[in-house]
Amino acid sequence: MVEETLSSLPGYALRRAANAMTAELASRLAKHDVRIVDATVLLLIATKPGATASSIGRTLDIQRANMVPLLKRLEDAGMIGREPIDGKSQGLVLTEEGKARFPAIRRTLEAFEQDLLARVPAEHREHLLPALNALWK
Amino acid sequence: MVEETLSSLPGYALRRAANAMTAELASRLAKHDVRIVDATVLLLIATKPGATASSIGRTLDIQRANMVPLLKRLEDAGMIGREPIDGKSQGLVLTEEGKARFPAIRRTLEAFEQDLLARVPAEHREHLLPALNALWK
DNA sequence: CTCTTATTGTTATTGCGCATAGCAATCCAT
DNA sequence: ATGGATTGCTATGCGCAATAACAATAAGAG
Repeated sequence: MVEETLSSLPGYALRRAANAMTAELASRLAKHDVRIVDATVLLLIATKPGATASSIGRTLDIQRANMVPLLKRLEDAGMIGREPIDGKSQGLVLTEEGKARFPAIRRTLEAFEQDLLARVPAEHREHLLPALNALWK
Repeated sequence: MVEETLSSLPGYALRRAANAMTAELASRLAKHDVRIVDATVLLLIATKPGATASSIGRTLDIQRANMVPLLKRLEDAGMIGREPIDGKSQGLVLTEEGKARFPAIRRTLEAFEQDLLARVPAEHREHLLPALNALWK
């Protein structure tokens, strides 16, 4: 009865669903010793080698200041490197180790997305992505 | 192109949508000097007066330890009170001030939920809630 | 070409939400 | 009556995000 009150609220359901799925993905990525945000940044760098920290931050809505420890972590892990573009900017690239380790991470991401969709009843499945994108894009 | 990669991922879209909507609701509730979790707890107490901190925590998946500062904040704000049930449990109730202030908070919650749904294109709207609930319930 | 403005990367600090470990008091069921 | 479960609580730490400030550099307007 109380639960019905809550789960009829789309905002509440949205937060709960996001929390549950975030925890699930974080748990799967932990086996590769990366966080969700790490995997997302690696995906962007793999897609667009030479991208700058600022551009990645803009894409993911991460403040420049918060990119610093994030990239340092990936650099310390030996997965990314920096190539000076000019005296101010630096392009981010996957190192050999990063290239070696990323495919498994990408597969984990893709498997997660598939499993997420599989949890949604078929009649609602194709509506999920456009509905969610309408809420933030 | 990079953006397309990301927004075709339901898990990513779920996180972004939840973040955006959470920020929006938090901003609206700030006018009443309450946080989202505060408003949710107030809603539960209003729906079921005399509920215990533990039972509310179970419903919302909030650890007992984290209920303590939360309830203290609501108590310090004069919105809730505690009535001993036995030597161990205490029932939570809205104070007069809580009862006076809660209707406006409830209206803010309801308006938010309506506006959220309004952002979703009509053809996807009715699918959102069942799809989200399938992801965590 | 110069001068102002914008951008980049960074340090430092803060707040929120959530998790864990542990503890004393109390309740409950066998 | 006793052992296990529950309740409320303290203390502490982590992850993510926000803000303010700064030096160095790039880029655009005149």
